[in-house]
Amino acid sequence: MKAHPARKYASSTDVARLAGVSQSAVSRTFTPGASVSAATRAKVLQAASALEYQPSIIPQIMLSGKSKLIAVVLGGLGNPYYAEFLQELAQQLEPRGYKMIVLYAQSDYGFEVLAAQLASYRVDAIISALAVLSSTSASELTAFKIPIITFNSDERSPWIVSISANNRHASAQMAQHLLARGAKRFAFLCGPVDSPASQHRLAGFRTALQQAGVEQLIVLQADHFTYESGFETTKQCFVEAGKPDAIYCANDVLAMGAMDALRFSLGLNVPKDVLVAGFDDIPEASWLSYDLTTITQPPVLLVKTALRVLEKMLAQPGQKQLSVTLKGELVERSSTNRSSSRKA
Amino acid sequence: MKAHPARKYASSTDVARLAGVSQSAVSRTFTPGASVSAATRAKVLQAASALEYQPSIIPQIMLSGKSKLIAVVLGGLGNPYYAEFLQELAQQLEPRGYKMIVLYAQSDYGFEVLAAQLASYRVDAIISALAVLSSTSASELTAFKIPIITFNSDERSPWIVSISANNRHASAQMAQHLLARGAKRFAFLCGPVDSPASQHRLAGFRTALQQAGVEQLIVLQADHFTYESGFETTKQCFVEAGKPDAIYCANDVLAMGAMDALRFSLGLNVPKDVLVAGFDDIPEASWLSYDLTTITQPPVLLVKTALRVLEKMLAQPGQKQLSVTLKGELVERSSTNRSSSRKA
DNA sequence: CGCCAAATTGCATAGCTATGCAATAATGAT
DNA sequence: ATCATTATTGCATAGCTATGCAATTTGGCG
Repeated sequence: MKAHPARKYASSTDVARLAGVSQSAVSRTFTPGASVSAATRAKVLQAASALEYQPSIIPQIMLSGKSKLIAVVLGGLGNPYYAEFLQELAQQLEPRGYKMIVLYAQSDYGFEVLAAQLASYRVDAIISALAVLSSTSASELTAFKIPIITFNSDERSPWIVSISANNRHASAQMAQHLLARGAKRFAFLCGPVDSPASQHRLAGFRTALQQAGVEQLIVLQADHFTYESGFETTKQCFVEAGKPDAIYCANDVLAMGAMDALRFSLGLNVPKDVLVAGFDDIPEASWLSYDLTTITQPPVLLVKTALRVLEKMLAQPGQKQLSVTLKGELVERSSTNRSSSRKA
Repeated sequence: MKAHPARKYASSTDVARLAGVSQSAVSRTFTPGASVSAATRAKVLQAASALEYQPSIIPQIMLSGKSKLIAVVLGGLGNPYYAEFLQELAQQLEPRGYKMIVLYAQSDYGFEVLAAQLASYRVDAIISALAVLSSTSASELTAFKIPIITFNSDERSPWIVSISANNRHASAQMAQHLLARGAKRFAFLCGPVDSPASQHRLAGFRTALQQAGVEQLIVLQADHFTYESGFETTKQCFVEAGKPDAIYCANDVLAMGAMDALRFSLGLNVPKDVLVAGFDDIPEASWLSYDLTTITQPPVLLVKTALRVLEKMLAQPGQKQLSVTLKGELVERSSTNRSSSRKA
């Protein structure tokens, strides 16, 4: 018993031979707008169909230097927001003829080799959704002069553009919201220390509280942006933190961990005993068992903005682009509303 | 003000010129195991570094026919299991030197053009995580003779291998578990009609119930594998379905929707009034507000199996491979345990 | 039928790397 | 010092498509 021979794609020359025309004719048949007579076109199409010919994009990449590939680097720390983002990105990239190469980077260890690999595929751009992108990593990525788009990062260069949520302003809004809901003792549940997003959210929250005359703010420190980390941190630190009556969390997954720690480990009621809020508005935030007040950052808008910037960068390589700040909006749900009874 | 010139990668010839050696020498320096003297190597590396040379993989693809690219097709219906799966896939593919091209397919509309695009990038294989893959789509994909791996699909051909959970057996176990927990009136919350996974789970569940002497099984029909669909279906059909006291759902997201409908719309208690179970064991299933009994299907194992099969397919193209069934295990949590008090 | 413009077709080439083969250099043995 | 052996190097080429340019055909029209 013999295995089939390895798959061998038919080339345009093969098709040309079968159709009795030149290779150019084949190429033109598959190039929109090129000059081919109807008769030739028909012969070519028939031969192509018989050989199951599919033009390769590879030689084009070699000639043009454009691969139509975008690398997407994810952190994969289990934040569902990434999944939404990725899907939206795919949908908006598709009509523009781009394909995504998706990579996961644990931390930013090994970025040098990562950048090299991406360069070897000649990707047209890199979109990084990492929560943390160190300066050294950024400079490694920038060495090949590939346009890079990051989120909530502080890095800037002609090759790196950052798109950020309006973390400070939205967090200030959240402070006011919690104050209006009668909170007195505030806590902020922070993500990893080196996450700029987390820092900015804390800063905005703290400043707004101070302006309202609240000096005391307890900062809890979670190690990762995960449910488990939110749960454990809250469970272990809530009491010694002085039992705050409102916890604002650096993102939604943390908030959900915090909520469950309050409910099932500390025996408290949300929102009756403690108000809880998050950031991101992941789908799970609207699940009724959590029904979490949070800051929404629509992936559609985020991706649309990212691609607008990206197109500029591709059109004018090396030209310095302005960083962009998106407006986030507060979504009020029952996790911060003592009087509301849940309805459906 | 002038924009920088468009990025132009240095070629091996450029490096060779600068280093005063032949292009071959450059290539050999970057080819492990090739014959280069230490002196030449040093000169090349220095020149390469000066020019920021990174060998392109594109000409290799052209010569070898292998792109080291794997296409991953996702359904993107908001099932968090996909995210886990994708991440695990990335991690196991990385050390083997493969990169992933990720695509989302809404339904299986437009598969023909999708297959063509993937073929034009000369992807080495396609991994489809679509819940639904129609026969026509499959045959379109198979036209280019690219190895395809699907999950929970009934399609078979030398180019398509399916990896399935042991849906029937696991569902039978679930039936026994629910019986043991004292359930009397059973319901199954079905996913989209054309999903084989959903059908098999229903079949296994029903058969096991019948063998235990339970003839009555209410089947609820959700339109999509989503929280919202699970919620709405349960809300609208629970009463007229005769108020079952146990609902087994085709997957976890459906189950969570069902739970919240029972709790917040119908005012019932889970597990006191109704037992609820799901399938997949997504991370959210262990979040304490749900704490859902389910069938686990570790992504690590799933991906490991998929890649083992894939390697065989790549080694022996066109050789018929056996489909694989994985064992799923029941994870018991409090959503089916009336007596347990939640602890943390 | 003849001529000009327009459409179509074919030829030749660029783009970049890995590798077989032949040529050259280095090494080691005697 | 001479020769045999091994290591290194360079040359030339395959792999496939899009496209500028020149050559050819077609079509229109007087």
